[in-house]
Amino acid sequence: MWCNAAMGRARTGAGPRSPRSTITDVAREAAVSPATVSRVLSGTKPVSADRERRVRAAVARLGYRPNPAAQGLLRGATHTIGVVVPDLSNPYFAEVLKGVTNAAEAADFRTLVADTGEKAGAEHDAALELSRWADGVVLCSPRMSHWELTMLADAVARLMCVNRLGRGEPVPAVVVDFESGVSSICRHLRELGHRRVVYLRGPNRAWSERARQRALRAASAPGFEIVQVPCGSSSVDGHRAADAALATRATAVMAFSDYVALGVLARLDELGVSVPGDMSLTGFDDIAMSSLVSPRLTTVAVDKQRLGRHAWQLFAASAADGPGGQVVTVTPDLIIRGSTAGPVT
Amino acid sequence: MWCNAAMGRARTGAGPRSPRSTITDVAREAAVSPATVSRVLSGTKPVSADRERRVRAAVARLGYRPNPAAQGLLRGATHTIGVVVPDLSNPYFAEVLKGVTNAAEAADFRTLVADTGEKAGAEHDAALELSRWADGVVLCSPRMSHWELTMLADAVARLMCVNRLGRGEPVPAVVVDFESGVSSICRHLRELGHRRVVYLRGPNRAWSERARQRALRAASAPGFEIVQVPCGSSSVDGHRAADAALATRATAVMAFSDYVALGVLARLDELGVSVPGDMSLTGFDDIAMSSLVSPRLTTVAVDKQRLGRHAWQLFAASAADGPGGQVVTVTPDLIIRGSTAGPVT
DNA sequence: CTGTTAGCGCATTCAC
DNA sequence: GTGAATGCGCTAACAG
Repeated sequence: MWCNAAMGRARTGAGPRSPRSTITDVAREAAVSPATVSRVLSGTKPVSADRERRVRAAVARLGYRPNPAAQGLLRGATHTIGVVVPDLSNPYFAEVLKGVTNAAEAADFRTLVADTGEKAGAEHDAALELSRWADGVVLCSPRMSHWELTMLADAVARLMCVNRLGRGEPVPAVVVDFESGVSSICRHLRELGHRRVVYLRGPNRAWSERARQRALRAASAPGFEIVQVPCGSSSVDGHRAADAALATRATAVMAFSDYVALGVLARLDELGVSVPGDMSLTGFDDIAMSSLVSPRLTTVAVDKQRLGRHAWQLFAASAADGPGGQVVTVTPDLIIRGSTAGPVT
Repeated sequence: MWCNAAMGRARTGAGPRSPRSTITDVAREAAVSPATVSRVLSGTKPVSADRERRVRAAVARLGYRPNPAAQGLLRGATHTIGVVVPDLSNPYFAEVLKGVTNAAEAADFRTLVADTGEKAGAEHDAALELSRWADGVVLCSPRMSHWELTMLADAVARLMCVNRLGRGEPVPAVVVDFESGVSSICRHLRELGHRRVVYLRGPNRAWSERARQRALRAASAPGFEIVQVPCGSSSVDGHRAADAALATRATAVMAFSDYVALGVLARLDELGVSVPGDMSLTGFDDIAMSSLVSPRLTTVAVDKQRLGRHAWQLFAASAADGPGGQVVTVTPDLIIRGSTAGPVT
């Protein structure tokens, strides 16, 4: 439905503020040299009060703002950080991105974003592409192979990961302590009396999934059986996998994440399965929605924006070829809410 | 909690792929002139098969990729589009951003994002800042004043709005037909027999809120009373405003958006108010969560990613100082689900 | 303090 | 076809 709002784009206002004025224009306008203009703007070298005033006036009059591409070319840095996420629709990644963006903004950096649509194969190229522009690249929960990550670390100077640890490659990373989180959930469920629970698996290629597996293996015991069902990372996946979970005759469902758990909850509701009456349910991450649904979700709280901020700090710390692969571990807290209870016996 | 993953960042792999090679390096390596390298890469002018092979080999060997800042400087365009959103935590904006990003990516454009944290005062500067880098800027639901928008349109060559129409300024925009959507909801509620409903207001400065007000005024009639309560645009706002809504003794709550409605729903649940038994509830936008909660939300479906794609198209169409302020209107569809029913009498 | 010079990496003229 | 020269806008060296 196209309408035309008439009126060709006419400059409305007063200023003959041309599309883009250069430093030379300003210099001419202020009757000084370009270098002086640059000095005034950057404040690096002292300039006489008189000239400074003229320059500032000219800058204001022309609406001049330096061309960052030119500055970047000269400095060899663009003041830009890139972020690669698997899926912006996932509130988890949206929050991490927000964390990076806010931190970057505070440091006068721009944020470039790429959404790979959960396609592991696209991550490597997206990161490489962003790295051309950006001074550094943050990889959020990359699903790429170990080998690809190694290649990438080789090609991208300042690469950071969120929720992904390499094996050998010293890529700075901020990771959630998934093992601790999953252990807490298992302990909670076991203490409630559950003896057989089902775990809905996340993406196989996600490092965080492998970390969860380790915790699951450790928690699994004769009196506490954990069966697994493939699922995915979105609420749609959870919705789909709920039936299979039910079929396992477990008394509790541990979802890969809150986002997944919400899908499960919806499906259980459709099926008339009461939570936590007939079935307990847990998530992971504590996204905003989890405390808005009924029953509120028992989960493990991760400060997602904080992950983004940490990633930024790793970037900042990596300046000047810093100390190399630092790892920040964030320990999440179990939040017991209404979606878990003892099993019916 | 800082650990150190040891091992300084050592180049792992084979390639002596230096941090960054220039076109000159490639030229030297291939024993040709920089111009030839450029021609091979851009494919603009024919090059002898032999030289082409040598150049490609050198490019691969050095892992050369042209510096976009330099290209941008030369071409006067950066192949980058900027997006300003009020809040990335809001699933609505995350989706719009995703729409822009995906469309941009397909056209080999990067996406720069700025989150203004719902601070109307920050929008103007954020957009201006992004415009230095980007070839165009998309403003999502800007809350800025008319005057600021006018200024901005004057300063930013290719400015697009989502969900905001100016008055005079011919800023290309893609907008949801809020009046139609709100009318549908009102009609639905009236047909169910509601005679007194409460509307939870969004941000006063949002254009979409003013559009809703127009529809509300039109729908209001002797037999259909609409009272209003200030609220906001987030689920937290909705949660907070629910009590006031209840106090109006209306039989239905129309929330500004789904995101708000989810907060309301949570609060009503806490209060033991049954939906739709004791109170009907409607949203706007149809975000993913709305069909996952119980009861599923009656709302008006907007294709958010499509808004982003349209914004991209407006950008693409604005090339070469196109036809000026185009307006695309997207008409949303009423989706009747479980959160609405007739009032108890 | 200030102006002039040079060059960041690249694509695009020109000559050959 | 190809290479040498020019300049995008800016700042860091240099002179003065």
